[in-house]
Amino acid sequence: MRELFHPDVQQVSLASLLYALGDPVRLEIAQRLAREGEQSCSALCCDVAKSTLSHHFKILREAGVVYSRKEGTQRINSLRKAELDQRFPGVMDALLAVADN
Amino acid sequence: MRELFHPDVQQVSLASLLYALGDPVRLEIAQRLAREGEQSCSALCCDVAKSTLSHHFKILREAGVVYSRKEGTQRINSLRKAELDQRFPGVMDALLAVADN
DNA sequence: TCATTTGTTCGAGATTTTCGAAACAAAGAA
DNA sequence: TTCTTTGTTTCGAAAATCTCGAACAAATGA
Repeated sequence: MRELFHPDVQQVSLASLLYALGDPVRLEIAQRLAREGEQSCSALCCDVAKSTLSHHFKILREAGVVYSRKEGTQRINSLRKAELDQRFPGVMDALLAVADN
Repeated sequence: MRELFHPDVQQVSLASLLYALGDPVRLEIAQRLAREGEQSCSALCCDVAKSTLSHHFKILREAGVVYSRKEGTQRINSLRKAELDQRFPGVMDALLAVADN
């Protein structure tokens, strides 16, 4: 597994962030990372195909939402909360507070 | 011009809201309605085709972001701020505060 | 070395988005 | 009534996205 691309959050637009979170699967991933802390892709597995999940993670990474580091055969994902808070003050807190319908 | 459909904001999901705002044109429309108050579609006109703009408004309406009322030959659009605030406390305020890059 | 686990990448089909152009609808003005 | 304005809807085509299975890559374990 190659190292993956992670953009500088400072260069991510608000529209990109909202686009990434504007999908039920991706929003749930972000919520769970916030609540349950970092974890592997498989632990977050929803009812979508493996390749689809990987695709969602790619979009989340490219929007600066998620950081993925290698660990053995796994990839551990975490929310880039502190950086997002600096770039978009209050946004993630508001979204996460509201997230549980 | 027919009357248009406006959903009950209580039935809109957070993912739908973020999806609607996760487009540069639609995000800008929401920002301008918040800052400048209600206005017609033509006043908000960006550099997109008329039909595309109409399409964006439809998505914003169906996500509960915008209310459009008839007034003569025009349609006056406004942010459903109070209802959004009730449904998603703090979210719109955070987004609008951050919106100007 | 060989098999397993965990994800990524590729390829293809289905859906969605975007656009311009044209047709249409409703209200106002000439 | 006829013309103008404003915006919606439909059409067709190009571009982007979503989803899945299959193939691939890297690390671990037997």
